[in-house]
Amino acid sequence: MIKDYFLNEIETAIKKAIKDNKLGEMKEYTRGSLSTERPKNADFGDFAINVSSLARFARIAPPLIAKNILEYVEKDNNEYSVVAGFINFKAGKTLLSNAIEEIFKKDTNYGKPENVKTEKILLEYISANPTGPFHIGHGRWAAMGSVLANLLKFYGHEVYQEFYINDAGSQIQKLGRSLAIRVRQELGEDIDFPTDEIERKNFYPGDYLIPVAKEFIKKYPNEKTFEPLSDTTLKLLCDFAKDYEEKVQRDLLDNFRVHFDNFYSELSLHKSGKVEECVQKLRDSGKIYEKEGAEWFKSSEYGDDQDRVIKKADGSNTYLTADIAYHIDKLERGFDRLINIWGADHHGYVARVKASIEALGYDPNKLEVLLGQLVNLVINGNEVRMGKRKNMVTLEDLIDEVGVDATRFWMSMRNIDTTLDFDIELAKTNSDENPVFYVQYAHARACSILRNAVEEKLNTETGEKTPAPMTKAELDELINNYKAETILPTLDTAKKLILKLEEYKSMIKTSAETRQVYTICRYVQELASEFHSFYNSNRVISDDKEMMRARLALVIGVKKVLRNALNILAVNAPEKM
RNA sequence: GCGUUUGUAGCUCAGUAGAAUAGAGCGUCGCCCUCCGAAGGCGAAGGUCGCGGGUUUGACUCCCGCCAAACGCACCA
Repeated sequence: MIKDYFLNEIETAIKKAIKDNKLGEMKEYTRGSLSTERPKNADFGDFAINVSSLARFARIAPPLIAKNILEYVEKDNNEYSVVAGFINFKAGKTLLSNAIEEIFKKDTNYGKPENVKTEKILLEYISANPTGPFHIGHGRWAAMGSVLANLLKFYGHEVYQEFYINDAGSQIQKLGRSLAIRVRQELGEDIDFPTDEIERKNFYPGDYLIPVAKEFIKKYPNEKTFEPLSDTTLKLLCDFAKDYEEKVQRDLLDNFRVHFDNFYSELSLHKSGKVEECVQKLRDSGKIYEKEGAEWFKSSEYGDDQDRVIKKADGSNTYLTADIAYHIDKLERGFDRLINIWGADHHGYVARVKASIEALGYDPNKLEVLLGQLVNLVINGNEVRMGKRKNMVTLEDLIDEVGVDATRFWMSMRNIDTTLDFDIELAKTNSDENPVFYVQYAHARACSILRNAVEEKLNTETGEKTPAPMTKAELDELINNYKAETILPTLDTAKKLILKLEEYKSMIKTSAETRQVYTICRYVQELASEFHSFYNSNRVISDDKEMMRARLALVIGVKKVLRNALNILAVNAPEKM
């Protein structure tokens, strides 16, 4: 990376300067103490290093420090300058042309970091109840989770994506009883869900169970014992509804380009005895006590703000109990790191799950929980609160409305810490107001230029054909045997674009290391913007063959980098729009 | 009351690790197609970085207090 090259040159020069006693009282320098930054004003340079922080060791003024360091720098064809305590740097033709060459050489692997520590990661996200369709909030975790998985894999990690199915709790009972009512309605009974608000909470009154009821009747035409509801019938209803909803969820995920390696059933965790095993281990190690008929886990000994019930007075488990077992199971499967994406409404759970991991002898730092703020829908400029019952817009509705590409992009484009305003109208527009189209348009435009480069042109008035600016073979030669010096003719007018293409590498690295996928969305918009700007001020196809080849190389570079980035986002990079 | 997160231009958001004039997009206003996709570009206006202290040579950034918003604070999942 250019900024690392620059930093390395300066650090090497500092060591040499110290040896010659040119940095006052400074006797040693440890690498990494300084860092590069982007000058606010581009006139200063492409990158800058502020050496003021060395002043207290050297005991001489920052400008003099900078000046003295500069005397030891191998400048090659790069430009260095000193302003106050800053050493400014402008990349020369070698670095810039090599940067473009690297895109051609590495192609789909361009930007993959080298010499980084990689891990075996289990990434858990969405993990919804199989009790109904996904809502918009799930869409954010789905998009961000799958993008993060793609990103971490590209970085070099081994990533295993898992969806935890909450198929064991009372929610499933609620689902089964709700289906019973829908079935009875379908069979002609005059019956409805309770109108009393509190009683109604024991049901899922949404319309989505109506088609499920119809299917149920087809499969079990002789099933009539709904009143009173027998245990066997209830189980039949529960299983049927659960399987049905799971299938609906999985089909939608598939369509949304979200692909899990495993769906982990909470029920299987209970059946395997792993839940009881964990509870017993906690009892054995004295981390459990009885109070008011329930068993409590001393999570407060491990940083939680209070102890938590792990066995209810009626002997059943809490949700936490299973979750503890689940996380222990993940660790026992040998993962170096567990990353969970949870809604911010679950933040209270982080401390207790970490506490349980520690109490059971594992390293709680292996668990990294990314808490995501929720999603607001904006329709015609008005915020629509995602209430649990009213105004419930499903993820499927949203995708039908705005498309997979726009939904994925919008759901990924904001910092996970901020609530996301999803503007449906904006996500649908085909103009620069919509960042997805803006970026896709840049890609399509690049493709279009490449098509024009090898196509003969027909003059509609005269009917004459002008030969293609270059042959297909010449274009292939340009791509397959790319030479670094190809772009030199356009270096001056395209520097910003080249630097932006080069920045892809550091963007990917920090994005993966900070788990912030929105930076990819931002980057892709910035690159598109630089490209549009370049396009407007530089004619690509022209009679000047060398200039044309230079600019075509950049167009190809932009196309490759945009495609790589969009691949990580799993958003289409269209050839035409 | 306690905890987590957020407060930056009219709107939606960036701002890496504390530094040189606070950055984008949208919106508003003005300009640019006989020429590769104008679904684009160029420019202008627009800011007491929620408020008040503190640390520092230097704070949007770190610390403390306050104000506002969202979400939690179950023997629910």
